[in-house]
Amino acid sequence: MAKETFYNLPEEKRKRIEAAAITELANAGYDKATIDHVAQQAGISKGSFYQYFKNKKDLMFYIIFEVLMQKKLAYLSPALKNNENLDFFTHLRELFVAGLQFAVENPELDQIGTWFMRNTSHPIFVELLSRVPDMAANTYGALIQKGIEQGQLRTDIDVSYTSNLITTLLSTTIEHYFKQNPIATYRDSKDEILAAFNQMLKILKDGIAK
Amino acid sequence: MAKETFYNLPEEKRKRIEAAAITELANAGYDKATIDHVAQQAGISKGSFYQYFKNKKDLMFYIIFEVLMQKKLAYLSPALKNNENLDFFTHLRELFVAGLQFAVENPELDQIGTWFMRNTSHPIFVELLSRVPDMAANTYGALIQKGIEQGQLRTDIDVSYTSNLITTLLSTTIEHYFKQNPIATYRDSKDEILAAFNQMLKILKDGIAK
DNA sequence: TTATGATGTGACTAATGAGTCATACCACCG
DNA sequence: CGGTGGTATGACTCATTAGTCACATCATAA
Repeated sequence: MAKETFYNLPEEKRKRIEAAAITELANAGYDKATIDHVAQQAGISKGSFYQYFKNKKDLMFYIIFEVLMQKKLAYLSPALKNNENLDFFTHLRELFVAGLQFAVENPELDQIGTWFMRNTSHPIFVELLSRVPDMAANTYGALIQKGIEQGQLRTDIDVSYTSNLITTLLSTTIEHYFKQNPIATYRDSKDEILAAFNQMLKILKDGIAK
Repeated sequence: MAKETFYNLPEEKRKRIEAAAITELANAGYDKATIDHVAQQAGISKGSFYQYFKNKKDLMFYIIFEVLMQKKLAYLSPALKNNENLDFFTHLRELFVAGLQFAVENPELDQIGTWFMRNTSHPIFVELLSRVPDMAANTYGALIQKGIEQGQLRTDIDVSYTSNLITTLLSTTIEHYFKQNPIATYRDSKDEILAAFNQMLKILKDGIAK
């Protein structure tokens, strides 16, 4: 997970390498990302790269654990606190808004995350799971369980399936939004994004039947 | 789209090559699939392969157009006919059951299709779209439109988004089912599959709220 | 100034994979 | 039998990429 030498680097250079790696991983995905590109984009030599990271996987884990997850957690943690007394859908909305905001303000990191959730059988994801057991497709498991117990959700839904479904729903919505608004920024179109997202929640809550 | 020579081959050999290509493409995905593997698996030389197909892309398009789509259409066409007088959800259920049956009886082809729908920005998908314009994420567009007009669906849903959502929903459900039943066959567990699938339709129709 | 250790470098190796080509094989016809 | 056209072959070329290593450079401290 990144060698000593990497942490000794001046801030500016470290950020440059980080940015290059994130761009490359987001655009190409893990398998097609190349160290040559990262090094070139960061303006360092290939040899230097291997001074900072053990190998490609090492870089990936660094980006996942020390950049993506840290940052995402910063967005989500307010919504994760004080949840006891919230209605299920209100709570979910807060998590979604936080996740959406993260995605909009960090589109490349979000893309890397999406790649991961879509490649759950990839060796590197399997290894990641072994390091962080409670990651899987169970992000919303506890929340759903609580919703059922508190009588806000139907009792006949499958928790694991529904959690999976919500995860997919969120990334589908985000992706769909960006496909229609390729160059949009959150600032420009906060209302539109929230509208797209309200529609999703409404469908999840009450379905599409009249 | 496959050279003359390929069609001149004896049935048995052609099927062997087809099967090898399907297995390779399903397991590795387009980018990681190799011609070496296909040739080896089919028991022909690499040179022969290039006697039959112009290149890797040529093979992919052959499998998509002349195998996958033909076969899938055969499953779906009954559900596509006589749809005028059907209720939206009944019609959708028929399409789903047909799609599910296709997936269960042709898991490798289904995997190739899933790979495609998940890589809609891949150059090869873009090229495919330019050849078959009305493919996109609009599979269910017309159906939804009709559902709205006939008063069976809410009028405030976005057609393109909902179509996209249904597509995702279907493949999420199928994948979720198979992750929990790795070695299941349709024959063994028809009821379980239909249950999983009914749950999905119920959620889509009425949501998860109590 | 010079020695030392840390850091930077890019040519190099080894592996892989797409696509080519000279040659071999084979069936059929005159 | 010999010629002709189609088909089969795998060694080869060329490009790409992960990872290495011998050497260059630089900052600091004696």
